Amino acid sequence: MSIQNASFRQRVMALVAQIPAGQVATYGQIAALAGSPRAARQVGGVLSALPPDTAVPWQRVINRQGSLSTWRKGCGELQQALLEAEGIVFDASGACDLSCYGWSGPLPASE
DNA sequence: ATCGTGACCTGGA
DNA sequence: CTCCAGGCCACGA
Repeated sequence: MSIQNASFRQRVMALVAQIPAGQVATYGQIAALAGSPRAARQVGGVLSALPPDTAVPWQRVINRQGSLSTWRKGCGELQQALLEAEGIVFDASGACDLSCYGWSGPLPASE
């Protein structure tokens, strides 16, 4: 049984769970890794459906601008706090450098 | 099967 | 630089 058999939602959660600390991925990146580069929207929907006690590091998933899209009550502050705790630095605009913290993917050598 | 929705992305003015 | 509009995909009812 592999994640490829699971629903798009399961794949997204699995991919996000593979993001190492100190790195961040974009919705489009996760969507592409999940198999649908155009389903970035759905990725956000999946994270929005995650429970408050989820083991998925949804905080490492941000938008294309490198900034947080989490508008949810407290989640925005929480997300940035968690990312900064991992060593990620945010710009004055509240955005981080994707070219520096951008995730490369679930490592092809692990396949 | 259809309809509506969404933590998006891209392009144009 | 900012603002507006469209398109795309997956999921629930």
